[in-house]
Amino acid sequence: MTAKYKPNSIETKWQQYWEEQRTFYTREDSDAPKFYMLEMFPYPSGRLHMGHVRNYSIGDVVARYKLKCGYNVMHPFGWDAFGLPAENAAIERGVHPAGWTYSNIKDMRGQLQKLGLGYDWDREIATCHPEYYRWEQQIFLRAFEKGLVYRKKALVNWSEKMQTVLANEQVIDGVDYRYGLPVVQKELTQWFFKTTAYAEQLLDGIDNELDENWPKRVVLEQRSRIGKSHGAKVVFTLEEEIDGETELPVFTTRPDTLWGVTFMSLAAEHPMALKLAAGTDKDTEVNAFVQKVLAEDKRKRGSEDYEKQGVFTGRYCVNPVNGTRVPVYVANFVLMDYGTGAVMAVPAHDQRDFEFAKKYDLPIKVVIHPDENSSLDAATMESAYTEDGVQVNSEQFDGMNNRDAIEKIADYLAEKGWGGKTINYRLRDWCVSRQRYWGAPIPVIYCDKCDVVPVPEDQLPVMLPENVKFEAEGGSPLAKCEEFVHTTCPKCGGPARRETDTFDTFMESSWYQLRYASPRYTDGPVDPAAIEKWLPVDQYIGGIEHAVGHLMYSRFYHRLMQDLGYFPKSVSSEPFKKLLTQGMVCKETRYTLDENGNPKWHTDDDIDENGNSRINGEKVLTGRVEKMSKSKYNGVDPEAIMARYGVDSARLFVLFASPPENDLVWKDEGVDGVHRFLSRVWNMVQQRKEALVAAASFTGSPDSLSAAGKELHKLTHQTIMGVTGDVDGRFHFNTAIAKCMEFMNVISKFTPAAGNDADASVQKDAVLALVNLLSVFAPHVCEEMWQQLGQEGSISTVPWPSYDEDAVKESTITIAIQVMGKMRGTVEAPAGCSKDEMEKLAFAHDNIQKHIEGKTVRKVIVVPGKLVNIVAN
RNA sequence: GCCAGGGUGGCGGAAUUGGUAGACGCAAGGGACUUAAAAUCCCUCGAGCUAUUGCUUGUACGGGUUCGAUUCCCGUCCCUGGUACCA
Repeated sequence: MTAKYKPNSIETKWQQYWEEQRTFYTREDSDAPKFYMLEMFPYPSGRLHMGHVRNYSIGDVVARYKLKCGYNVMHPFGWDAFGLPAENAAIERGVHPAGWTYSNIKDMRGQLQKLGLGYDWDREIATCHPEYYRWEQQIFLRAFEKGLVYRKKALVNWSEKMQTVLANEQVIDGVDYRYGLPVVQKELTQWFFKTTAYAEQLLDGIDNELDENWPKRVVLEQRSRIGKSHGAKVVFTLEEEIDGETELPVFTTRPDTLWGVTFMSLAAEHPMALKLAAGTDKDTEVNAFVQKVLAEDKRKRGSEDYEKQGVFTGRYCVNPVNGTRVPVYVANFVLMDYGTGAVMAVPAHDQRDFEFAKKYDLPIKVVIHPDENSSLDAATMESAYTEDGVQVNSEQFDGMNNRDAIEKIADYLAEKGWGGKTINYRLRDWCVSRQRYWGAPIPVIYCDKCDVVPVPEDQLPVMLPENVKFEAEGGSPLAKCEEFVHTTCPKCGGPARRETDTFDTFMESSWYQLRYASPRYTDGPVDPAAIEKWLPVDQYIGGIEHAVGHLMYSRFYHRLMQDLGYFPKSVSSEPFKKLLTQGMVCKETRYTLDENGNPKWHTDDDIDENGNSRINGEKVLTGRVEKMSKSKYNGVDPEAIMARYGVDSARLFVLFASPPENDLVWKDEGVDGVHRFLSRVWNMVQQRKEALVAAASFTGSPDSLSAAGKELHKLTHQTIMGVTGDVDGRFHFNTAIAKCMEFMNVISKFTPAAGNDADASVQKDAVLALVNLLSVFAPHVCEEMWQQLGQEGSISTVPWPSYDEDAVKESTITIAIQVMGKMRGTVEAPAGCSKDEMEKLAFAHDNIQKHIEGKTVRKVIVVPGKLVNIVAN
């Protein structure tokens, strides 16, 4: 009788051991090559979910593997600790955000340690700590000095009821999430980073460094967010000077249609919209229209069924190329934050302009014909012609291919001083002001005399005051905190007010990967020497939901800090060298239907043994596989799984069930499966322990082995090769684990030939290799088995096994034989068998003879070591 | 609409360069052990024929290239994600 596999005590034992031995702490004195492994840090919600388990298990495999390969691994962990849930908890339960957050961190840290994840806890950071956010304030001020930060008015979602600004996700169909009352658009002066100044650099970074190493999808989304587009600026002149303005510039990608312009459309937010109408008989109408459009929320304006509307301003402008007078409209579909907020309208060649012209009965003028032989008639057109063609009605450009005309006309504009080629980006500047409490205060003071005054660096950090009240209504707690707001002006010493907005929490997550390199540095946000040593992150892992937001801001911030001189230009300009985006963890949903036919979701525990609901007695139905969520009740608590199967089984399952980038479907039976596998390995080790310990490692020639011994020897090396290939760079942990299972299946059937020491040695090497390979996936049980097998030290620091090139070679190969491309049999042949011999063996095969009988052999294709295909008819 | 990715057994998934489709696991069925059950072990497992060695068919669908296609090309359908008045 041997001891059963009982994971829990083994797991506690080795977690303690790793912590005592500081196994996964970075070695600062090491001269081994560095490897910086990072997973996206979590928001400390208080409880770990399966998505975390998956993300951090994947990262842990990579970190452990790299450590075993001899790298000096840095694998830090921290907390993205500012954010809205803490404030909600404060409002709902009266607990202070700080206390709530720190206690959540404590709980989650405990859970992570129970998962056996190898982190360097000395580097732990929490972004809500003043020693973290003080540097963020400094970076902001230095960027401000350099002109990379500025203030401007921007629209926010404003709730009258709550007297506060809401995030986009707190606004549902124009009403707030809490009371369901209307949310209006309000203009506030807010702080912005000039991310647009880095648009071209961010694109270059993708081209030069990320294209090959980041998932295609992410690269694509980043590119489209930057949205570079080549076009031309065209300056239209106003008929008369209005409020000091004489020009109305537009951006167009189609300067070839310039002669087809029949009107102009301005965004409702365009600074000239109201000014143009002032003094005309359209004044009231335009005012009303602009008011109406501005009141509509962003979501509605972006929706598909939003009706295109516009109104004439009563003014005209002049097309520089032909002096044509065109009416200026205000249109609700023109975006202020793309291009110049003004669009030259060419109804014949743009669908929106076409519909607009039809609706308001504006002229349509064709300037491109499909080709020389076909023409378009403005009077009978049913939609805009947006394809390529030949220029007409365009004076000296007539007859030219429009693609060429785009270039030529842009050059012509430049020559005449009417505009010229230009590049436009979709990327917008980053608004970092948030009207919230639980964030880093923006370090600025407003003085009646001196206007905007940055807080002097030696007065940082601007601490978040603790003594504030949290209420659902009545606005920002910071703005109501008198002792925070009232201050003196650093310039003139007079009374002044502090900025009460805090930073967007993307600010903290934009540079945490830099802070980890020197987490306790007190002379600045980062120690340049540490950055030079550790950056960039060699492997970054996280959710696809951050494909643009976080990853774009971090890339920007990295360059910004580099430009501000925080670390040298010799460091890569990209923070994350390689990126892996892991899929979601999903599970079947279970539900019953209520009297209205709406689903009511159930947890597995709500269901009795007959498949009925314990709540309402109804038959429970199985719904779609969906992302685990609280609302669908299909979540699985990691703690419960760990208690039932052990950590190693939980980890092994999430790694085995599907490749990391795919969504993973959670199945308890699947965990049973991997648990069974670990038990089989465990039992095998228990049963053969004495023989394994007694045997020596295999050193002799394979000739001394039994036939089965030879096979096992070969398979050992093949498995090492295969698993290494799967793990290294490819992250195909599912196939790596499958190979270990196959290996185990062979080992379990193997018995050393009686009296054959070489066989016993090969068995020992096989088991040691298996335990070593598996140790990156299921570390605790492997540590224990390693020790039981009489091995020195911790498997976590034992080198990853290597394989012998000669040992993996097959002595005989199976050759596939086809007739006319169809499989008709296989034959065994010695390795390195010549083409002629292969052909001979193929023809000697009974079944092959049957298939070629009475036919003429036209051709024989021989792929060495693989197959023979006989073409006969 | 546009862009991208995908579609392989009952299920999750393998097949790294065009060369034996379905590794490994789950589920299912059968058997051994047991008084019995659990656990464990062994066997079967794409579909259809067939007496067993065999044959036909099969990687969403329709074509093509090739001695040979899950893999390459063209077209169609469906799914998933991103994006959407971007001038």
